[in-house]
Amino acid sequence: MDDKKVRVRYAPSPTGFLHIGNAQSALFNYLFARHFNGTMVLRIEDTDTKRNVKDGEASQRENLHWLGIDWDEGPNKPNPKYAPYRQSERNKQGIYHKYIQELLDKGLAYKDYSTEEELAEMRERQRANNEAPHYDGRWYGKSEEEQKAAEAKGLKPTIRFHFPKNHDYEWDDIARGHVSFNSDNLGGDFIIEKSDGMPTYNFAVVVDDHSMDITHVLRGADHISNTPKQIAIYEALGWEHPTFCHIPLIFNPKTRKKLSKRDKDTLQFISEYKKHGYLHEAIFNFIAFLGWSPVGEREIYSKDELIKVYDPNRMSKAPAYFDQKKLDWMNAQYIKSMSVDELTDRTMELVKEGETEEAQRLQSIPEDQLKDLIKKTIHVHQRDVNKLLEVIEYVWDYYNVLNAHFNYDLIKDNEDFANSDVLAVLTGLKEKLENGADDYNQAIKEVGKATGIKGRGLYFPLNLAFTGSTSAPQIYEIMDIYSRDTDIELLKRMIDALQA
RNA sequence: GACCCGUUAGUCAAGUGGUUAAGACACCAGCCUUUCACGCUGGUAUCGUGGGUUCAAAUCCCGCACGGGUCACCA
Repeated sequence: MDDKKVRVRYAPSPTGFLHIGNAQSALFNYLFARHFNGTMVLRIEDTDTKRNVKDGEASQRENLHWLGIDWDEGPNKPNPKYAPYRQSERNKQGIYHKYIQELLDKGLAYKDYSTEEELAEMRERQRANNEAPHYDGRWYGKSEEEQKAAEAKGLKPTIRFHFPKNHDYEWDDIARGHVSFNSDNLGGDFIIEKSDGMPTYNFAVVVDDHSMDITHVLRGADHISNTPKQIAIYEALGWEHPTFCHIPLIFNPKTRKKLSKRDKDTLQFISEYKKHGYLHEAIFNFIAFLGWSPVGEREIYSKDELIKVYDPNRMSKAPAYFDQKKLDWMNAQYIKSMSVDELTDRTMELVKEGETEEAQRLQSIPEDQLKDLIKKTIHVHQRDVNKLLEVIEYVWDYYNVLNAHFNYDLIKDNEDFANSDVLAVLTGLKEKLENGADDYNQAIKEVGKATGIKGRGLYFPLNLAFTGSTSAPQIYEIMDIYSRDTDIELLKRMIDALQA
């Protein structure tokens, strides 16, 4: 790509947990780094002290790890040349302040003593006049006396970057092509240091990306309009900016807007997918196809294959709508291709973690029995289940089958089935079981032959007897999940109910 | 309101001037199966719209419409 060694970064702010959008951004940076044999950096952008959440960073790391995304440098893997990796720590070291001072000295930045109320009022007035909200530069070029006077009132200044007039900021975006903004349309001089002494995002990223030798910045398209501001800083400091790549946003198909943490109808967080029993391989694969696609028709790719075929020039521009059904399909594909033993282990793990009610209630089952039950259940349901949580639900149903209440009226009131036929099937099978038949499949077939009942007439009653539902997978395999006594008991119950 | 950006089927999408406009999800139909599911086969688009340019346009240009992103002492 470049003669320089590729260095990319994923830089979350720990104000929330890893959601789909974060994951997408992390994933493309990861693919980029691995494809070009570069370095992946994890940087924590925690300059918003008010909004940081306690476990935000830990959650980000944990879920990234689960997804199969790792990094070469970060808070836990510091490279002395670039550490530290948290902006709060970098700020303490004066990294940002040094450059703020430089801009101040060059007259490219200035102090602003406006209060938040004044600024809010200004914006409100502009809105009322149908103007674009912007900072009007009221503190630009003020004298030292005026600053001192404000200081005497106890006001703490912010520091703003001063835009040159009518200056174009442009760049060639890997995903978007050539993009250009004029300095007059950027909302006026913007804050680079808050009154609490913390740098703002648009300033800190520039300093960090530069001082960490980041060569390529891959981030969400919502950052496009931040980019000219950042380029302005690069120029002011005499630095070269990295290559940008703005990844298409992920949209909620319901709201037709950027996926928001507040959208309740879509699972937002990677941790939710994990606890519902989505496989990390499937999530990785799926997210990689949100905003990008390889040449050809294939859609199922392992992580290593994706690293190999990843081509940043194939990033799309249009936003991607999040399609839950397609994810479910993809997850099902992965489930079908995985061994029963592997799936059993993963399901056991889900139960142990107990992140859902369904998983928790299985914890009361002795481990050996549980494992056996899970294995048998997967054997039956591997072909029709989308996620492991469904397996967990089935396991519970099968475990509790004798306590469950089945609605036999489903067949009693159904005109398609003669009561006498149903009874013939049930009693026929019951007798076979009592006489020691072990091949359940064979036994069912024999009952069919003996009674002359076939198809739905044969299986519908059995499905109902053993699962309480009229459609079920291979019924002889489900019979095998239960003990023979349970099987007989279930048949007997239904017979009694129909005769009553 | 201003500035940027996007627009191929319900969804993800391939496609870079000449294709029968790939493929996948979902949906529908059929086949397989003594049920269900899996699987298999088939079906569904005048490429937002109006104008250009060209022998030829989904592909290039312009207008319009629609959609989105951003305009914070959030990142």
